[in-house]
Amino acid sequence: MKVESGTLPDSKICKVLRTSLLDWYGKFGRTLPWRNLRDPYAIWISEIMLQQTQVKTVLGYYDRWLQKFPTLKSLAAADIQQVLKLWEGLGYYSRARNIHKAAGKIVAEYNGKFPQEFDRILALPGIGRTTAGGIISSAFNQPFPILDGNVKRILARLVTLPVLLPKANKQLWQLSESLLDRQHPRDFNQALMDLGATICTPKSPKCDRCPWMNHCLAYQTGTPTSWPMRTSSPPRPHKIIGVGIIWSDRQQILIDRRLDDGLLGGLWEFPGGKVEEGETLPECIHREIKEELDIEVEVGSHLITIDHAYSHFRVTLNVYHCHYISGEPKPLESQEIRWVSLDELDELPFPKANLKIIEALRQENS
DNA sequence: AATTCGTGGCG
DNA sequence: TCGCCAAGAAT
Repeated sequence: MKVESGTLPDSKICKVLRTSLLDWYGKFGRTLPWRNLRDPYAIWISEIMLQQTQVKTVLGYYDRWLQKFPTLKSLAAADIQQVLKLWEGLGYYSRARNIHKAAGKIVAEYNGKFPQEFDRILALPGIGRTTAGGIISSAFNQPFPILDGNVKRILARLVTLPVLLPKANKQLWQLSESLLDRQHPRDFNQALMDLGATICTPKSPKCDRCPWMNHCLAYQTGTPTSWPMRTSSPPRPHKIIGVGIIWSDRQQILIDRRLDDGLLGGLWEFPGGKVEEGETLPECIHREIKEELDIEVEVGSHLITIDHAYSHFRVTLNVYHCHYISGEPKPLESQEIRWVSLDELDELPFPKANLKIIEALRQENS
């Protein structure tokens, strides 16, 4: 039989694929904390944490979250700072802000009961088509497809999809939907993701253990990792940043809370900014602190230098101690400022790179 | 439609 | 050391 690249096998083969995948899942599927749950709230939290984040990373956060916020109402009643503290280090902090917003919406509009209709789930902040499909199939066993990174890779390989990834989404959704086992949507979707995470991996797929080996066109080419087809990403710019630890006479430190929108939104940080052309680091820090807080400081000794990579740029943080001189500090470019002791830093959410600064402060202080 | 959003692990 | 990429969504 001749098989065309980019198209699904006939319905008979599709049935074989469903059966073999579900059979494989029964034997080799992963045991995960959220897998046997049916509480849509708990499943929702897992789906959001797992966006662009590996299972291994999520495991450390998930149980802690459910312990702190066991119910949707407890979450809705919580302070956003408390929520962000629990999310600290997990990244993509808009996820945490959206979870909190969505919880408030569910309480206000649905009396605290998580909605069971696809369109209502999709309308919640932070939930797109894939997450909505994951929640509704997992919690309610309703037949909606998913299309995460795993499924894109599996399906693109299965049919050797001859389209670059950003443009292939429409076809991939169609493939995921037509392949879905409508009698077992929950297990089928979970099985797809397990297959992608453990067998059909990005770099060295274990094709000899794949239930779909005999039907996979990419396997037959001998170079399955050629799919999905991607465009190379542009190089990430590197920014040099000056950061000030502003000490008061009472051994307190001045910190600011970032605006809710944008990078690291809502988190606390030590003030600072980008070094300009022909400027020394102390000059940069002095200028940035004047611009951001409208105060005068004296820049002192170097504390630590930290290299950190974000998703689309890299930074080097050059951190210096500073001594507060004069002026009433104002949150000119942040939403809040606060003088805190070293111990009080632990109660507030900081970005990962700033946690390294705090660690250095502790070592120097002890 | 193309960007912007964190962090960790891996080859 | 560096680029890739992970249970994507919002704008």
